[in-house]
Amino acid sequence: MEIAKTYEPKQAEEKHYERWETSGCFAPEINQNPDAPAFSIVIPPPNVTGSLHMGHALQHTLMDVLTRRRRMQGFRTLFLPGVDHAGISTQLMVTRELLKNEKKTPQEIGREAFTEKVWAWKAKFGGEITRQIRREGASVDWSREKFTMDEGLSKAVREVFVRLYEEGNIYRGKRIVNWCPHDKTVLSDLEVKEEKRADGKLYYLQYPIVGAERKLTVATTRPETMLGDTAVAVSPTDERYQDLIGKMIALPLTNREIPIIADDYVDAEFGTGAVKITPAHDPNDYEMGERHNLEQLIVMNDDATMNEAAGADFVGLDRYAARQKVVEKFEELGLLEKIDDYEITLPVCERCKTVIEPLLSTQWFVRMDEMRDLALEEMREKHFPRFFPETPNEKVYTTWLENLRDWTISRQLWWGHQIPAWYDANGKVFVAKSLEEAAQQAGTNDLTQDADVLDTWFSSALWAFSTLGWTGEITETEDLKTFYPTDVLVTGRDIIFLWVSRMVMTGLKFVGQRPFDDVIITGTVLDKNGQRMSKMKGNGVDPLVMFDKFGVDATRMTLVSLATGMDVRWNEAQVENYRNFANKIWNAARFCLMNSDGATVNLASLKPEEGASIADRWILSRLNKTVLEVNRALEKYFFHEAVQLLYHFFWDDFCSWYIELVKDEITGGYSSAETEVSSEIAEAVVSEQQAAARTRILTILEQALRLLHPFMPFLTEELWHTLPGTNANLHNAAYSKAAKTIMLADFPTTEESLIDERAEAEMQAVIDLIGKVRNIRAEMNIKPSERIAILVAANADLQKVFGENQAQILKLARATDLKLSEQFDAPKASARTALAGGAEVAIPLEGLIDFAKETDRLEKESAKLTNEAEKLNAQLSNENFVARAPSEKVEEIRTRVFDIEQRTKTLNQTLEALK
RNA sequence: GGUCACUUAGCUCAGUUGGUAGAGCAUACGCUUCACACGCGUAGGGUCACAGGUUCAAGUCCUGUAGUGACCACCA
Repeated sequence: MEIAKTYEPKQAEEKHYERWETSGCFAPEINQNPDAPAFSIVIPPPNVTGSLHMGHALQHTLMDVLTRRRRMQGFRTLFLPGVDHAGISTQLMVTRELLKNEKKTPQEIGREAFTEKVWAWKAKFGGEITRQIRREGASVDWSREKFTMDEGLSKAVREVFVRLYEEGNIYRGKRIVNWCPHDKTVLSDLEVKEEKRADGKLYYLQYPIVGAERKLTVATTRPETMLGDTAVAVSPTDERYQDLIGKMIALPLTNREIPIIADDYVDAEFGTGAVKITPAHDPNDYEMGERHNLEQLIVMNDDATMNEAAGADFVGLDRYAARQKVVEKFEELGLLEKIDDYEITLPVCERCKTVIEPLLSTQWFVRMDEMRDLALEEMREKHFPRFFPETPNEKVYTTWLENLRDWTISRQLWWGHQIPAWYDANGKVFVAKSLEEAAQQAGTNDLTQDADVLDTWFSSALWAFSTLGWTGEITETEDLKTFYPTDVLVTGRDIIFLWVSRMVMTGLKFVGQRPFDDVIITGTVLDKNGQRMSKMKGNGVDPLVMFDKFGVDATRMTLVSLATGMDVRWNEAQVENYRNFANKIWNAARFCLMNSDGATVNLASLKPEEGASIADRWILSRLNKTVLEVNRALEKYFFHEAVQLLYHFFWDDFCSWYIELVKDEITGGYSSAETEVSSEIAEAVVSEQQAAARTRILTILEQALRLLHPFMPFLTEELWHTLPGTNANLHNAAYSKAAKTIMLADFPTTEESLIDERAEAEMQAVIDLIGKVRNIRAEMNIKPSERIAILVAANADLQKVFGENQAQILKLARATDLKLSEQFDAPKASARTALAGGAEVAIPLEGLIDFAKETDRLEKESAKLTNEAEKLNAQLSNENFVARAPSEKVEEIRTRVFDIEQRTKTLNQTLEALK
């Protein structure tokens, strides 16, 4: 059988995903074992407006690696996909479209028509992200795909809302909130980001005191808010102002008089020590207003223009225009003391970057105390969730919970879960799961539903159980029973607060069980300059471009190799490297297939027969050790380590050494003169021994493909199907009835008895010998075509090892003759070097050797050894070391010193002989 | 202001009970060696940011300094 010379990923990617999906391989129902343990992961639902970025690709790949491995191990596996309705993003996007296409605003077409447009938009474009997830190879169960606004999930939302309300944990109240004047909605603290502005100003305004000549100067960064001032505060201990406390101020530009109050909040050291108080437009002022019973005067509209309360001169002005006008007027009045430059950090809307206006407003809130305590207790007592990496994430999570404040959940949007609260004609509120129930409570049908919708994260908070069928009415489903709690959550640092903590809290409260066991927090993929990738900067690397350029599998391997939890810079050279690795695998398979006549994958060949060669025992030992370590690494979520192990095993152990060692045996060992012999003739003479060797290498390759499959699903599937003897019998027992696919093959387990340290040491000696000879060849500029003789002096054990591998040594060192003996008498014109175990190798180079060069080479090597020996001897001559270090450590050092001394002695003798 | 992380070969990064510093890329030299030039062979390259400390032994533990970055809080 012959396959192409280079792996072309595209074709395999298209062909296999569709087959996997349509044949039900992703659904847990494929598992026929009623006693199978369950494994489940819910995908963090990407925004319906989103398109795939590197962060997704990284997280999805990690989840898929875990899922595919568990599936192969026979777990009943569910990797559940879904999409988030993403309230603000989606509404903004559709609003923009509407304006562009129909020149209309949402208000003009009305709520109902608008939400219909959004659903239409979703139907048309919302599938983009799910198509991209398919492209990644993610083995998610599409038959269970969920959307946060599905009926079931919406029911869960209403149920949770009503229950929290009935318990008094949801309330409606007037608070200072973060208001985005552009999106015209309230935002939670987590949706507000900060922006440093160097060009800020601090304005010093003089306020005249009633009945006195004296003026009190206040400093502010937002002069326009003075129109809403209802007091000025000073520190109660500030001696400068003692006599003013209780006096009134004639507030300029208004005809109001406001009191001077004393409050501990005020820092006498900052600014002038006097603070203007605007309870309706500043959170701290609001608190102070509450303490002192101050009037709350709202002077702005929801678009940050000034309202009537600001006065006739200002009404209708934008906040910044109003600011300028206030400053001008103060200047006219001679009340502007000064303006200082001041670096300021402003709160901005996470989405539109508009400066947030703190605003007194009536909103819905969740009181988090009870759920917060549930989560903290779970951490204290059961150390859950377990974060990977634990530092700093566990502490970040715990500290945040400890300082948790009420959650603003209402949003002034149309796209989302409308708040299940209705008002009668008198404005009395009825919270219920439906209009009917509200009407029953109210005793009238004349009800109006609250216009607001819930924060997108409210429904996301229920994701771990709402997606498994929990609606509040239905609290037990097969899926919940089987798959809840889920096993592991994989997500980014930025949503520990927004999502992880909230899922924990709602899971504990409403299901009475944690939503997942482990939380893997991935690092951020940065651009090559260490900058965050972002749409605005345009420095993002599109995973789909990588898929096209290097293949999905190569991209996945790159991502997994980066998954240490640290932030990492994207480096395309790495993807290229794994593309090359994919091609290496392809070609190793190609070699095995070209020589597969008379052979078939056969698991029995994974146990060495009586008298098996060192190379065979060695590769089986390496395979079993690799399986052991890969499994260990994945249990600890050390993804990068698993990749390293597999890369090393496949490229170095399997390709560089094993294939080369057994090549002649596999191919029949025809010499170059016989190259023209047609393959048919070669086939005809496959001996039993050769067939066994071919079967063995084929089977080892097959095991390697299984190990690699969770990481490189497409390549491994493509190759697996070409191997003779692969069939559904290789599946895990749970999938014996399913159609042949590597994704259901049993994931390799370790046969510990096959880890053969002796074979590994013996093979290492052979590898070292070949390496030393190759080194001499290169250093002495011996042409590859030049054949040489090798003399080896070694003890009987080593002689036996070298003897058994004579043919391989000759071939790989390009030699014609290998002479083994206890001692040798090499000609003077030889290049020599010492091997481990007191052995020595010599290569007679009559007429080829450059004595000066050889002396130079040996001296360099001798110096290296001397240096090493000195370090070790220094340790041994330290009494404390010998006395206190573990004896096996001391012994180890002694052995090493002995070996080095032997080699040095040999080298020096050689050097002497050269003189 | 608080908390935390990072600083290892030219580059990107590994290095988890403290015990001979690793990989890939890049570089140099040599190879049409019958799976693969997306390849093969060989080589060079690191006082593990700096300063102290603990220890027989420190890239690894502790303290401090410098630089970089993240998050939280505040910012009249």
